[in-house]
Amino acid sequence: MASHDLNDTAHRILDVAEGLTQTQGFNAFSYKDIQAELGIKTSSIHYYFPTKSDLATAMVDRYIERFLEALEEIDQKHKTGLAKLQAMGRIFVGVAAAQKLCLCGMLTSDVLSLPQDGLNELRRFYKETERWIMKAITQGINDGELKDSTSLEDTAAHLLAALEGGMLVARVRKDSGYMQAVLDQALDFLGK
Amino acid sequence: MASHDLNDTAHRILDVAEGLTQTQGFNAFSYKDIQAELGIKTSSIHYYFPTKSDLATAMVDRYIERFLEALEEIDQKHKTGLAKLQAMGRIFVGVAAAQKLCLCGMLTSDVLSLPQDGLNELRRFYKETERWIMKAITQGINDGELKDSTSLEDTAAHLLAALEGGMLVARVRKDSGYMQAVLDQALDFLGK
DNA sequence: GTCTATAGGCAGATAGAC
DNA sequence: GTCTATCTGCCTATAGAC
Repeated sequence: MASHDLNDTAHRILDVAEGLTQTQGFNAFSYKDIQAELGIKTSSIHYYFPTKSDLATAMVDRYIERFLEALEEIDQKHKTGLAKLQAMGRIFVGVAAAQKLCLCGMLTSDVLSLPQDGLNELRRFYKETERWIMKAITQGINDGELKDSTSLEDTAAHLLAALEGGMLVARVRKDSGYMQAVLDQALDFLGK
Repeated sequence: MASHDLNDTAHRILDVAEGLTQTQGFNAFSYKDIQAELGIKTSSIHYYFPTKSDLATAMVDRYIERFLEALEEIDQKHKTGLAKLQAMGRIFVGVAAAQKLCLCGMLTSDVLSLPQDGLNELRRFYKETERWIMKAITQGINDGELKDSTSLEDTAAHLLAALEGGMLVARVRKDSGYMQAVLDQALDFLGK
């Protein structure tokens, strides 16, 4: 079920669920929390998402869809590889500033309580994002902005790991500049 | 309460709780799970750790204590800064290989359901570990192995973020070489 | 589609016997 | 210290009226 099949109420439910997952974790909130925030009864939520697994799947689907769209927009808006990476980094800095975690990063903690499909979705998120990063780095190298990489794949894996980990640590540090510093450092390593 | 005040049973409880937290998350297991694995009734567990918050605190305390001890041992066993960083990295590669997360990384997801003390403990873990990394990098620079850093603090923050994030992504990737690749890449950036 | 009411189970936690 | 028994409350989920 793609996210454009969902109606307004379903989207609002996912909005709240997404926020709660990113701040508290998927196992840490209940349908009652959504009820409280949205003013719609838990039984009505079950009407849209019969089980919490269904909710998880729909939530991740929509998140990944939107994230990959955002990356496409970056591709169109920014010219150079470095500018693209910086724009992507800004997304993560924003998430950290909101005291949140990447939805997929958070779900990775809860992964064992998710349906099998959920694991595949998360894997897809990391794969696709790394692929996009590899493309951007390649372009940066061709642009002459970034230095040649011995292993493009490892370099991309490393950048993503640093961003995911940065958001994690930032939550505890509560230091508003921390995530930006991690990003700058990671991109600095890629420069000439 | 330092961990040397705990008796055998308490330690065995913490062993199980630690494993469950690192694989499933703190909110995802119950006293009943410990009972199942240890053959001791939940009420007896409450005897040692009256509330789950108490359990969390004791668990993190012991984990940090042991981790910092391991870093001290590394300091004694290894001579150069780079060798020390590699030895520390091996700890994290081992955790990832066991399909686990760093205990503190995992708890950082659940941080809002922890007692306030827990947050301070996690902050201490990151601070101390970064401090140790900074020392090792400084030594590596003096040894002539590592290149000079514009900001020692940011470089250390970045390395720790990459390691924490690497373990996160590795859980989903289930690629045994992934974590090692992230580590190698991160250390490569520090080299000359 | 949204509601009220409720089932059935498991969570954290406590009392008190041994 | 470890046990049995039990409390209270919250969770996911369903039935059925409107």
